[in-house]
Amino acid sequence: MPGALEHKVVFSVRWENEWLLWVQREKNGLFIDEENWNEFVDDNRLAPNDVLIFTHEETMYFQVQIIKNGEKELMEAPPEVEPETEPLHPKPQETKTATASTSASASANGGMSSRVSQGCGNVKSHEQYLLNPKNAYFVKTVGKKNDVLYVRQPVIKEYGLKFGPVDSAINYHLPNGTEETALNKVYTGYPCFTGWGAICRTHKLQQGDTVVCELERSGDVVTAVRLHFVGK
DNA sequence: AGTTCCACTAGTCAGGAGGA
DNA sequence: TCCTCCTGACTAGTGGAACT
Repeated sequence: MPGALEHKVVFSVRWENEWLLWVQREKNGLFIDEENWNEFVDDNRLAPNDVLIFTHEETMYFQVQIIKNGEKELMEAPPEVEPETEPLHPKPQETKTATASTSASASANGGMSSRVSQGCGNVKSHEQYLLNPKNAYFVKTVGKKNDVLYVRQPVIKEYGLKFGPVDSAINYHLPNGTEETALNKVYTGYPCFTGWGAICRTHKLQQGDTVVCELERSGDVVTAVRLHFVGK
């Protein structure tokens, strides 16, 4: 089914809730990333020995039957967990109780929240810093030595990022409204931006500080990094 | 089927070289 | 002397093979 499952897929269950899950391609096929899939698992209280039947109904749309313990099909939303019971994968409250009309969009946001963080914390909490929530971003924890700002492979794959040629210019947009110009580099095969060390010094960033790096693009090519200093 | 070991990959950091 | 660039070593994580 070439093209039928690219980018995103809607999973619809018997009680008409829907989940929009983002699909990525690799050489062996398509996959849904762990965070997206965990959200679906949590929302439906899936457990070992549950059986799922996926029926492809139309382009990018699956009907999902959930058979608890392989015995009895779930025809309505699973009961909420007891208050003292921790979900397998904690997530924001709003998608748990979303109605059929809102859950797809809520889960779509959940899908977008599958963004990759570099080394810390609550992804949702970092999104609040973004100037444009649709922008690609990653979270950088300031390390011992900060000469260049690396962009990790998962981030690149997640957003399909492209970079300008080596030594082409890139801008840092700083929280105080100023800009710093830097260069695109590739060290040991990994894209990175120079000038990071100077920014860390100028703004007195210390080891362990967190910076949300919002990537601004022209097409898919990263042209600027907007920095949001979060602190520790 | 489960566990352990090993190889490979990706990411971080130390340190040397060179320029201002 | 300080700062930046760049390389290479080290480490952690992951997947597959081998073993029990």
